[in-house]
Amino acid sequence: MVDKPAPDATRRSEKSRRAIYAAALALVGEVGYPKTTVEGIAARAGVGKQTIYRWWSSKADVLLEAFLDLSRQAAREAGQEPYAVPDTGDLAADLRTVLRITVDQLLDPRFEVPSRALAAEGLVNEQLGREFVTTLLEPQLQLYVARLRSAQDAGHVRHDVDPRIALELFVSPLAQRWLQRTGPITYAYTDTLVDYALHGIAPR
Amino acid sequence: MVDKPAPDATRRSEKSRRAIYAAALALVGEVGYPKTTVEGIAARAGVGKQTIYRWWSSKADVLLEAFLDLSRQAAREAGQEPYAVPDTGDLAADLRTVLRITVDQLLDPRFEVPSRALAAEGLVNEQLGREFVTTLLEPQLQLYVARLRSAQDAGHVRHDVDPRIALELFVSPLAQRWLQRTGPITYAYTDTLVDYALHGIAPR
Amino acid sequence: MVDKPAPDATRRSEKSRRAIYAAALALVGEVGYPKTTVEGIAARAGVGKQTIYRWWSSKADVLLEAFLDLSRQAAREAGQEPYAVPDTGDLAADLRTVLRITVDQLLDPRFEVPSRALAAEGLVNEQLGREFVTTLLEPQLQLYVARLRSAQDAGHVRHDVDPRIALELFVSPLAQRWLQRTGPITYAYTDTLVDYALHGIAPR
Amino acid sequence: MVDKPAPDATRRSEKSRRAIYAAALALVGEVGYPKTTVEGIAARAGVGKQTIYRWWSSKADVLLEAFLDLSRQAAREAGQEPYAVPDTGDLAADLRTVLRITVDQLLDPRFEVPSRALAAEGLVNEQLGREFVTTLLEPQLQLYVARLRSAQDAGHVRHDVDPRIALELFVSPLAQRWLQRTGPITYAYTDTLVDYALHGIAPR
DNA sequence: AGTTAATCGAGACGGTACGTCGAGTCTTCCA
DNA sequence: TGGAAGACTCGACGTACCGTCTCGATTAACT
Repeated sequence: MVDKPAPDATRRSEKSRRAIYAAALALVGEVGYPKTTVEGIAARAGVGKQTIYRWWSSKADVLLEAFLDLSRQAAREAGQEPYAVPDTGDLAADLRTVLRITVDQLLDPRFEVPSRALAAEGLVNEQLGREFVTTLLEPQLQLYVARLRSAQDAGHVRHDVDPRIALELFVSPLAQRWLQRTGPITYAYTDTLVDYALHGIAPR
Repeated sequence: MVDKPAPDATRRSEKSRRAIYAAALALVGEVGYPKTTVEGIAARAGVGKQTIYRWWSSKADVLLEAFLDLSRQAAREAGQEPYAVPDTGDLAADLRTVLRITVDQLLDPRFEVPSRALAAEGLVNEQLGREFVTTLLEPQLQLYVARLRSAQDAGHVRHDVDPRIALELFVSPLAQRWLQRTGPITYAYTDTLVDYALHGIAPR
Repeated sequence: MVDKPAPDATRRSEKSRRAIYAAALALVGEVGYPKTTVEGIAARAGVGKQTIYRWWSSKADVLLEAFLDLSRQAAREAGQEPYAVPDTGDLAADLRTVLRITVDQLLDPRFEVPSRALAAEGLVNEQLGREFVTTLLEPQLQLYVARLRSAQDAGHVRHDVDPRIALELFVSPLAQRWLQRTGPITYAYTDTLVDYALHGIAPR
Repeated sequence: MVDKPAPDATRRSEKSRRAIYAAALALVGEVGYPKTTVEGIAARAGVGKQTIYRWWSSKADVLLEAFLDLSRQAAREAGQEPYAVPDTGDLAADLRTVLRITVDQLLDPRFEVPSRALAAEGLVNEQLGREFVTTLLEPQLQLYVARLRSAQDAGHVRHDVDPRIALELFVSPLAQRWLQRTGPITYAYTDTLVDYALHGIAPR
C-alpha cells in the first residue's frame, strides 16, 4: 500500500518484511506511537533504514500495513468467517453479541495501542485516514449493513431506514467512548445502545 | 492549564500570551498540526522559545489553551447563552436545530483544523485527551443532558432512558463522520439521526 | 573599572559588592571559569542580575575586579611592603628569593584558577588583556626594573642592558611554564633561570 | 584527535572535513574566537551540526585540528625542512635569524587569531592545552634543543647548561609579549634577547 | 523626620547557541 | 541488485545564559 514507485517487488525479502511488522507493533505497544521511530523499527528489526523507506512512505504507513497483517492473521486464526455479524433471526440479540465481542477487542491491549495510534494519525493525515477507513473500518461496517438489510427483509427493521446510517446509532457511540475516552465501555452500555437504537428513546 | 510549577503568574506578559495564541492558531491553520512547531510559534509571535516553555509543556498544550481561548471568545461574541440547546417544547425540532448549528461549526475551517488536531493528539496523549474532553467536550454534552431531562419531565422521552447515553445516539455518529471522515455531513443526515434516535429503527 | 556611565556610586551597596566578589571567586574556583555564569554569581551572591550589570560590563570584568580586590587584601595582610623585590646587595640571591615566592604563589590554588582564567580571557579579549597587564602584571614587573637599576648602579649589571627586557629572561620562562604547562615549576628551575640570565649560556 | 568513540572513520566524508576546517579558520579570522560557533561553522561549511559533533567534541577541538592541518600544509608548501633552526656554526646569528622568522609568523594575521585562540582555550581547558603543547609547541622547541646541543658540541655553549631551559631565555619572552601583549615585538627586541641570553646581563 | 529618588532582589522577557534526536537521502560493501 | 549499515544534510527539540526590562521594597541623601 502506498508503495514507492520503482523497486522490484519480486526480489523483496519476506524475512525483512515480517521483522519490520513485528518490530513496529512491538515498539508501538512498548513505548507508544509518538516515541516509535523509523530508526527504532529498523534497529529492532535488524534492517537498514533504507529497506523501510524503499517499501513504505512513513512510519504511519508501516504501522497500517503491520496492523492489517495482524488483523488478517487474527482472522485466519479465529476461523473461516471473520467477524461476520451472526444472523439468528433475533436482531437485538445478534447485535448485542457482536458488540460484546467488539468491546472485548477494544479492551485487548494487543489491539488497542496500534489501532488507537492509527486512528489518531488518520485524523490529521487525510490520506492515511482514508486508507484506514477504507481498508479496515468500512469493511467491518458493511457487515452491519448486511445484517440490517436481512432484518429489513424479515420485517424487523423499517423499510425506509438507511442501514448505513442506522448502524452508526450503536457503533459510533462505542467508537467515540473508546477513542476519546468520554465514558466507560461495558456490556451493559452496548446492550443499552442496542435497545435505544432499535426502539428509540421516545415513548412508544 | 497543565502549567509548569514555578513561575510567577502575576508578572506574566499578557501581550505575549495573546501573540502566542494567535500565532499557534494561525500556523495550525496554515501548515497543519504536524508542521506547526514550537519554534515556529515563537518566531511568529515574536517571542522567545523559553516564554512558551515557561508557561506550557508542549505544543499540544499551547494549542489546547489557544483553542479554549478562541472558544470562549467566540461564545462571548455570540451572546450571553453560549451553545445552549433551545427548548421550544418540540424536542425533535430543537435537536435538529442545534445539530444543524453544529454541522456549520464543524465545517467552519476556522475551527476545523485546530479542533481536529487537538482531538487527534488527545487520542494518543491520554492526559491531553482527558483535558480536552473535560474542558471542551463534556460541558457541551451536558447541555444535551439538560434538554433531554426537560423532555423527560414533559413526557417526550421515556423515564427509564439515561440521557447521557441517549445523547450519543445522535452526537457520536456526527462526531465520528467528522473525525474519521466515514461519511458526508449534511443537514439531511443529522435530521435523519434525530428521527432514528427518537423513534428507533424497529417498526413501531 | 570599565564602569557603565550613569549610576550613582555613592548609593552603591557595599554588601552586594563584597558578596559578588566572593561569589565570583568561589564559583571560578569550584566549577572553573567557563561554567561560571553571571546568573550563577548573582544567585550565589543573593543579588539581582541587574546589580551586576549596573556596575560591571561582563563576567570577565567582575572577575578582574574581584581578583584585584583579593590581591589587595592579600597584600594588606602580608605586610606593608607588597611584593617589593628585596635588595640585599646580592642580586642573584635576591632574584632567587623573589622567584621562589612567586613559585609558591603560582602553585597556590587560591590564586591559580582565577588568575589563569583572567590571563586566558585576556589573550582573546584585548581590552581586558590590556587592563590585566596594566593593573596587575606591569606593576609587578616594574619592581624588577627598579631592582635591576639598583644593580646597575652597583655595577652588578651592565649599563647598556635594558632592565625591562632583562627581567623577561627569568620572568617570562616561569610565566610560560605556568600558563601553558610546558614544564615543571620548581625552585631548582627558577634558580637555574637566574643563573643563566645573569651570566649567559655561552662560555665566559 | 580527541574523537568520539563509535563512528566508522573509513566512511568519513573527506569533503566535509576540509569544508569544516576552512569554515572554522575563516570564521575565527573574521569574527574572532568567542563569536565563532559550532552552528556557524556548520552553516558556513554546508554541513549538518551532527557531522561536527560526530567527529569532534567541541569548537576548540575543531579549531585545534584545523590549525594543525593548516600548519602541516604550510610546512609542506614551505619545503622539506619545516622550521629547522639553521646551523651555520654561528649560534647567535642562527638564533637571530630564526627568531626574526618567528616574529614574522606571529604578526601574520593568518596565524595570529587562531593560534592565540587556541592558546587561550588551552590555558583554561587543560586537556586541550596539553594537546596543543604536545602537538604544536614542543616539537618546535625541540628544534632549538637540537641546535643548542650542536653548539655545545662546538664549544659555543657551556656543557653544564640544560638546553631545554636555555631556550626559554629567548623563546618565552617573545611568547609572553605576543600572548599577553606586554610589549612590542620587533627584530631589535629578539636580537637583544639573543644577546642577553648568550652572554648574560652581568658584566663579563 | 519625612520625602524622594535611586538602588536593590527578583525574575520574566526576546534572543542565540547549545548538544541531541530523528527524518529522509545517499553511499559503500556484502551476499 | 536488494539489503545491512551507517554517514550525511536538515530541522526541531528542550535547556542554559545572555543582557534588557519591569516590578515592588528598601534605603540613603536631601529637604
